[in-house]
Amino acid sequence: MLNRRDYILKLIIERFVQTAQPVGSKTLIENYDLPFSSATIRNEMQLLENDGFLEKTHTSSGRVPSSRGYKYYIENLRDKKKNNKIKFELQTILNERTQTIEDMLKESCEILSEMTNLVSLVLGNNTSEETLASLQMIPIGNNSSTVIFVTNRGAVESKTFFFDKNIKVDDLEKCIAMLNKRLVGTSVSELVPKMRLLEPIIHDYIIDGDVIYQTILKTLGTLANDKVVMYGKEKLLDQPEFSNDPERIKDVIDLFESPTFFKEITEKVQFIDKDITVKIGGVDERDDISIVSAKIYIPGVGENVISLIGPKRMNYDKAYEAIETLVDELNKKFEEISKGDS
Amino acid sequence: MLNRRDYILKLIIERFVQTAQPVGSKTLIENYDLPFSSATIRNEMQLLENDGFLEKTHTSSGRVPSSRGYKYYIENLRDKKKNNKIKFELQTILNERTQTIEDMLKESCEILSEMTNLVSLVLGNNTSEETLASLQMIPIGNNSSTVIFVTNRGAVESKTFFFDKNIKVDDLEKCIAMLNKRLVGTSVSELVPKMRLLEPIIHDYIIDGDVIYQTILKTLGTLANDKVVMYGKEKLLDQPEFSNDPERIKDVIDLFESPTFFKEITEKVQFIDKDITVKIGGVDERDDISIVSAKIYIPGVGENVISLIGPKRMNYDKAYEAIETLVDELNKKFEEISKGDS
DNA sequence: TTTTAGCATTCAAAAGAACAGAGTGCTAGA
DNA sequence: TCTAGCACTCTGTTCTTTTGAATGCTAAAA
Repeated sequence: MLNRRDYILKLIIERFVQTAQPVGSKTLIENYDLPFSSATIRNEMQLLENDGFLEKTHTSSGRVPSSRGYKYYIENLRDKKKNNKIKFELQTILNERTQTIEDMLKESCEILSEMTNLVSLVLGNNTSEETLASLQMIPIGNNSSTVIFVTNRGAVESKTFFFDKNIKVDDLEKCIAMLNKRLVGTSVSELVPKMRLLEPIIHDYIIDGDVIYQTILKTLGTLANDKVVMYGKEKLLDQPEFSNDPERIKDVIDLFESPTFFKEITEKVQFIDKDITVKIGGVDERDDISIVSAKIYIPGVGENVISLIGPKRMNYDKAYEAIETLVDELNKKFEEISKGDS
Repeated sequence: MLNRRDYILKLIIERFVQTAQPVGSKTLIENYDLPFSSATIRNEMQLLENDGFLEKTHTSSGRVPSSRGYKYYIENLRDKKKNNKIKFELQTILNERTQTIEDMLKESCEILSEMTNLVSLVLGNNTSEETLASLQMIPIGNNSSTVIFVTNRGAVESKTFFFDKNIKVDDLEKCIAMLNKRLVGTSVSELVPKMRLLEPIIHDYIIDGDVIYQTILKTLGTLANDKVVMYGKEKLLDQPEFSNDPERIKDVIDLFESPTFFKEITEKVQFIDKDITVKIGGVDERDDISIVSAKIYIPGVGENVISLIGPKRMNYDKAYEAIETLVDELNKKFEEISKGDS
């Protein structure tokens, strides 16, 4: 069904994905016994190169897929048959009734990472709809205390601080209760300015309330940060394109720490299909890393982005399918729960 | 005051710490203009090697300090003059009155890491005295909820879970209130068995209480885990003994993830002085990494271990002094707070 | 017109050779 | 007891050679 040129391109990409070595005409016939000669393949390769689907690393090297080649592969050439193993594994995880959202995402991502050999990532972004749901204080020892903030999306932040002996725990509790009453329901981004306005009132409750005020102010600020979790970082470092070069290993580690990297994921992706996006190379000014990602909506919690990150030479086929399956299964699960028929 | 042999050992160690290159007799003469010849140094080196303080990497290489050499250096040869810069920086941080414990430790460690070029680590260990201080529930959306556990040491754990539509939020809240009443004060290690006993009671509150029961049970288990935070991981990866060899970089990364690694820190250290311990090489079956660590007691929160981790060829001098200063300053700070005269 | 066999050519990577340099140990004399 | 001098050792660098996988092109075969 595929014409000869497409078929050769498909083989080259799949071979390169597997071996990480440039693919030559001879290698191809030796490994796939094709009904034509190496010379024919050479001719086709030349045409594929002219069209920008393949590249050479040097004049007498084999061919390597270009970004355009990968894109064409994903859109037209990849196998779309479902691998039921991923689906089965995910269902097993998700059908445990006693799962928390944290565990569901964690275990799903770990499975995805394991089965695709890619890094998986969950990015929980702050929407403007996130508000403070609760502010509480738990006394710790004689003159220290833990304050806990919870949002209506289930995000939790806590800090422990010391206070002066001459502050009465009673006053402190009343003060926190007051703040709780006044701040609950405030959107996360509005918390800091609102807290500023409340400063004078704090001093009505506690003579020397500055420590308390500053502590709460600081902690409220961190509530607004996006949360990021990654699984299987070592998968990327183990890829041959990185594992042999200390410089590149360091680069990848830096990348994982860099905040711009995560923004890139949700912003500059090249849209492909449904809610799944693929970005081939060009991640954070690097051309050797690709990302497949999808948005999922968790009822009550909000929108999260789940991504698989790997070398540009990743198995897009498998990655795409894995993400697709995860999104399907999660949505199915959440729908089930919302209907209350579990 | 130092005899010649000790003086030469000191120079060799300091030179090696600085350059990461084996030190030869000629290099020593050229860089430190000494009142004797290279031949004399060679003779002394031979004796130092016989005594096990120095080693050779191959027959015609310069000398490298052995573990024993480092130990001798730390105990007898190092400069004990205080570097006031570290002290000053730490005091600046710790004297901000509005600091939380988390921020105090975080910022102190970041400074230590920056000034010593080593990885810093805080290990908060669970004592048997840690008990549950609070168990609460915050509803999130229609049929999901976040449960929050807080211990009397300020440790917080939270999980978000879905529940069936036919469960009334009211019942759930009553159930959590009941659990809160019964579990608060229980030691962390006793929580899981105690929760098991409470299972039947949960079903009195909620018809289908299994999800809730299992969720809480699981989360209680994680409360008992030790908490670990590291700062400046890249410092170790940048050291020349690691940065050139991809295999060793990977090893170090694995080490940072390995749980046995952290246990080792608190357990198998070689005691040196006061509350500060130094382990030279032999960390987690590796001979190229050393650790300087100290226990600190935070009133109300308990005992924590703070460590500096680096290559065996670290500046023990500086590391020791940094940890010592940190412990002193933190203790001073905590004492001040306990007395309430801040 | 399309395919293939054959061949000269290209280039990277591996293997080998030569050499410089930093070091040691030992001996004999100051 | 110290030091100058020298033979020897070993690593790491640089330069050269060899090998092998690949290409592009041409001419003949299908």
